[in-house]
Amino acid sequence: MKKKEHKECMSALLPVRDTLDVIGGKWKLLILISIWEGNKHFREIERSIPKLSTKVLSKELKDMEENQLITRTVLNGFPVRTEYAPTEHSKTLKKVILELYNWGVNHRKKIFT
Amino acid sequence: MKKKEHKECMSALLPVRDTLDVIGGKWKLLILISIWEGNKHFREIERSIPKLSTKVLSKELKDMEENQLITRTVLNGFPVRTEYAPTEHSKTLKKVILELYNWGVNHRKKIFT
DNA sequence: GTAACCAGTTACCTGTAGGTAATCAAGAAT
DNA sequence: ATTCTTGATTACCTACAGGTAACTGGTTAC
Repeated sequence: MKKKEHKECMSALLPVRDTLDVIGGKWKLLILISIWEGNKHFREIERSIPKLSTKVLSKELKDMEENQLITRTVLNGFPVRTEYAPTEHSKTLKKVILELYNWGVNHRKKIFT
Repeated sequence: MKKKEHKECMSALLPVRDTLDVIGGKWKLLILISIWEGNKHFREIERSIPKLSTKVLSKELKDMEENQLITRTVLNGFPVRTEYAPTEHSKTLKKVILELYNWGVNHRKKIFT
């Protein structure tokens, strides 16, 4: 798990921040969804998300592997292929994302009275 | 509502991003909780959150007012006092935050096997 | 009169997420 | 042979969130 200087008081917020770290950022959700949708290979994922660069994808995939949202398997064969697959743990995020979605939809209604 | 260049495909994620914008960032949740706990005045909120600067607090309060999470009332009297109060809308966030918390707690269990 | 309180604003600086582009190795295709 | 693919890594750069600190303007207390 990434250490992000969580030294504040309000330690009850630490798990909230952890979750926000896992799904926050510009690309993490897009990448996760791409993999959920069945994209398995590096270039495949990259191509499925316009404007995503290899550098960022590479970094995010490492993060997501550390966070046990995906598994990375190098297939011994030529050409070397790497397979990314979503974990069961990652799927528990769907409920959270749905909550965020529902609140967002309702929020838009509020804001644009 | 803040426009943050949400030009991507995957428009179903837009409401999710909206929500993340509203509760993301280093201070937003802390400030919201402080106000939920009953802190009403600028300096009161500022003092309740160590290391929070007036500049950042000022900016975040404006954001939160725009997002209808709080109301700002200037009391006509001397010294001028400003009162910040949480809206009902803000309270609908509690469920979302609870989901984030629960997932975060479970995530920690997973990661520190 | 000066020190401290309120509610901020302004100018300047820093750290980091993310963007751009080149490069690597190794095999396949033309 | 030289270009294309796959899966990345590296160096460099930029934009913006957030940090630091000084300052404003009005009020009250010592």
